[in-house]
Amino acid sequence: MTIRDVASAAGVSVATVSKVINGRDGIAAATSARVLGVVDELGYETSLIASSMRKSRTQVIGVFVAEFEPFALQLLQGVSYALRETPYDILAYAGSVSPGEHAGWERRSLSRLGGTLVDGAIIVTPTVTLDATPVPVVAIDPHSGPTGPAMIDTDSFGGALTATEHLISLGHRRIAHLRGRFDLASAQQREAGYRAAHAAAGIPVDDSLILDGYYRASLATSAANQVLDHADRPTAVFAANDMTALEMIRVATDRGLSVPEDLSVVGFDDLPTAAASRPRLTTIRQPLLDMGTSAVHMLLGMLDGGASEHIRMPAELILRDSTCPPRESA
Amino acid sequence: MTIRDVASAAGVSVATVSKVINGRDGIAAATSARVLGVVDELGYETSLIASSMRKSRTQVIGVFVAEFEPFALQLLQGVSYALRETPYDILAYAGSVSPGEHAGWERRSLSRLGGTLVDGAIIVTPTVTLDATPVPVVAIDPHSGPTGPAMIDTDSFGGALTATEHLISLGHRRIAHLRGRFDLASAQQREAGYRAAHAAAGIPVDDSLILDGYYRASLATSAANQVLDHADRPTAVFAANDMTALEMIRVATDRGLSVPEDLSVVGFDDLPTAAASRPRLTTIRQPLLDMGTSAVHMLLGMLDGGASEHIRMPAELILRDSTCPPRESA
DNA sequence: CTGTTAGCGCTTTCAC
DNA sequence: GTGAAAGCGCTAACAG
Repeated sequence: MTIRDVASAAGVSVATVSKVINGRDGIAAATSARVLGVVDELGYETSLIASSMRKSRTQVIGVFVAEFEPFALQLLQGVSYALRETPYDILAYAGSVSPGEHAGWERRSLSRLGGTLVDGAIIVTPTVTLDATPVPVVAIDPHSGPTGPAMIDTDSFGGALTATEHLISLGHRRIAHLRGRFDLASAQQREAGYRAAHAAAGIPVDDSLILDGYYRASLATSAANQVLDHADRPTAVFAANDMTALEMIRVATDRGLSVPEDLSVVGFDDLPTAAASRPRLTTIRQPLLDMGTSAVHMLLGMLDGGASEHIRMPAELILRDSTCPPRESA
Repeated sequence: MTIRDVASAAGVSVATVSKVINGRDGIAAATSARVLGVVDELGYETSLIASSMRKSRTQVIGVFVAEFEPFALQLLQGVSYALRETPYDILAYAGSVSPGEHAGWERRSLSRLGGTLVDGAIIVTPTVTLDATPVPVVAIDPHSGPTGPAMIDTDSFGGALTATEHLISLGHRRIAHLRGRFDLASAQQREAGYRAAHAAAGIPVDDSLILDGYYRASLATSAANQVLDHADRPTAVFAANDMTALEMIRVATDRGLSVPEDLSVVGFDDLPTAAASRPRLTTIRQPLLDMGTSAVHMLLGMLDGGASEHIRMPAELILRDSTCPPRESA
């Protein structure tokens, strides 16, 4: 079912069909009607692929992610919501990453789909700087190096500061930190916030309490165990995101510890699961849906010739049930 | 940055570059190495679009949805998980639907991307029967008419039966039903289960208590109000999915009613938000992640020449806090 | 072993 | 008003 089938069925040339479909003028009303009739009858839809090779605008926005996990999915939901009333389609793409070439997946996706298939792209947690992209790009929660101006992130430093202060104000003195993905700015800012809170309270930071969770539950298991195996076990942990916070709780609970009585835990993100877990997770909320819609608005603006900007969203402490004063301070 | 840039930089023809990139043999080791060097240096990535027009296999699986909402997103997460260790990329696509042409969006997506860009597709809640698809397709929670054999759904009838029996066993006699999208088989089966539970208990069904929620919160608001405005107000409601159950609770709460004391509510799906809401929603659990991974396995099997099948997942009652015995039965 | 050629489905000059 | 032809970036015969 190609444009040629339609052309021959309507007794015209493919060029004419193309013009009719794209609403170009210079076509007799009768011809146009006839072609449209055939299109309808045959259920023909122009191939996005083929047309994208000739046209510059496709009316498709790309969302590139490393993987469809809860964090990216929340953003995607926000993007989808913002694009509902626009004529844009959404194409979300997760390129499989061969082991070893994790870094730079977004450049690969962009080269493979950008320039032709999508008019603009939103990239979630890019790992490298994209220079000279084929289409406008806005980055969400980007890597740590120099980045293009179009980006959206959260006040990770402030959020981490608040989270840690909360734990300190509860009376905790030995607080572990499950660090995030080293290559992302957000992870570094959260560690900095954690350290700043300690400094402000005059509590020395024990570096052996800072462990890598990489923002992923499966990679945080070992760090979670190390926290609990520590000779001088901490009474609280600030995890750099909810997934690793939840993993920390799971590991602790499996060992017969109770959260928050034996161990207070605070996360970061406020994913839907944070409020659904038992105990409900105290966390720092990032407005992920808003970040998705903001990214869309910025991108649409850029597509319209507007300037790119850096938007930083506020982070807010959501008090729930996974923190309490430490036992020994009673 | 095209294959021609690479070719001229390496001093060979584009055909040679193509062969090197695709690992075809019949290329001198030296040439191959030189080309690969240039590719690496230039950061060239072959355009998925262009190559998909010539190749039959693209190593991309498409997931077509009407919109990226929580239900589809859970499935997508399952799909992504199942595809992690495979060489397949995932392309999730939501075509914008002009008002009035909602039905058949999946046919449009499939024509626009299928056959060339994706090797196979998973379609979430398709609205029409797809015959003669260009690539293998598996449908999740399909429409009500005759459907292809490759599909995955949940035991909606059994789940609805269980949900309604739960309400009846609590002592409820006037139970409203917020029906789902009429065109989907699941919605009809849930209504049937609701009716069957009444029949089994010898309770007549009051048809004025069956209202349309269309599976969407925004479309269920009016039905939720009607439930509460009913002259003989029901003491419980079984909503066909979680989103509308949550909307029912919101509307009731806004009116000063308390759930479950004044109104018991049970949903269907068990989305992450179901456990996160206050009160936590009692609901029928559909294993959405599993459904996503099962769809992948079935599709991969079909791509391998395997047969398509119909998999029906079990539905399970998850007791939480949004149901209790009715006031008057105390 | 390598290059030339054709063509995937479509849109776009440019003739007629 | 309409069609023929070129070409988007790439791959697959087929020559050389």
